[in-house]
Amino acid sequence: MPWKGEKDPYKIWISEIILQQTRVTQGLAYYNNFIEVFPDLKSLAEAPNEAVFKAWEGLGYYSRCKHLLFTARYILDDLEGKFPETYENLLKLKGIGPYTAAAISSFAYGLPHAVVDGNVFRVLARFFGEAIAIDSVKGKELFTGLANRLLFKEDSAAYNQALMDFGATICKPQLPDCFNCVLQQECVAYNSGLVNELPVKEKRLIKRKRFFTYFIFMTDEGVLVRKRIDKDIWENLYEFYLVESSKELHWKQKDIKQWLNEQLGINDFSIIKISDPYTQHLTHQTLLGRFITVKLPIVPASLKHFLELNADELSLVPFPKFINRHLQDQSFLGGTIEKILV
DNA sequence: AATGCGGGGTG
DNA sequence: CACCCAGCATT
Repeated sequence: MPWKGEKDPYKIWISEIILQQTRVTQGLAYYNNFIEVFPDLKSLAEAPNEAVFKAWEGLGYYSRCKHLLFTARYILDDLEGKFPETYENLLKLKGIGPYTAAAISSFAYGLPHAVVDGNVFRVLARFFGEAIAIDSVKGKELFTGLANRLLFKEDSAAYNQALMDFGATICKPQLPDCFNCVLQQECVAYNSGLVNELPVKEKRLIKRKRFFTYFIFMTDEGVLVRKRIDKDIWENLYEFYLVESSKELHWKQKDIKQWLNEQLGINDFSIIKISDPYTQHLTHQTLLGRFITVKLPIVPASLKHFLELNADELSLVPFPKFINRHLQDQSFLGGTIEKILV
């Protein structure tokens, strides 16, 4: 991996933010592209918001990107472009918590701070047969203390890297490779048959369903979009005109006509297409929705606050996967939008 | 302490 | 389908 052995705190930082709750295999391509487009702190800090979010598009957890950009500008403007060099000062930065502060501390500066990520929780919980919940305050304290006592301080970078690699390749969440594990003899979980019971989590995930109908309003000039700014999923990403409902809606021609008339004052339109349903699973929600493409002769007053983007401009703004999947299906991107518009 | 934030891989 | 991933901010 390109970040292994890396000493540049900027690059370490980028890699660690990308890898938060994200598999190495998923984050790798984003990291390489990100470093190519924004090779140093200054280039990131001075980049336009949309360019940075575009580089993050599809990766998820977009607040990471927001905080990354905020922190880049903060370091450049208020810290004279100098990256903090202690755990405590790193921890003060937006988007950097205990894990990332420890990671940058050890990888970039060789400081004696143990990383405690999902891998470390799992390895320690199994090896010591510790059943305290890893998502409780007590559990986090216990494992963080344990990890720091175990830390090989003479080379914290190698130790931290090794423990995470071990968790990712041998002591995996499912089907761990205990047969080939060098710690098998001393592993409490293995010797008591509790490998599959550890680590313990106490919180259960509750998923709610949301129903989206997107109206893709097209004019001769382009497509109407807006930026999502609410404290909700996909903050800072773009979308079309959205109708959200508490249950699935089965739009008929009549319903569409009525909605456009009553809600938006639109009477002159033509319905191009009603898509098949799309679903997407997020951490706490399941999304179900359709896209209704509508051609308008003019932009109505009720939609004046939307941006009217042509195909080129459309490719520059970040969309959630849910929308991009449909755009791909429709070949909106890549120049064919003109055909649809004609 | 509890909640919510994406998207993808795995079994 | 359930679970998890080089976590964190917000309330």
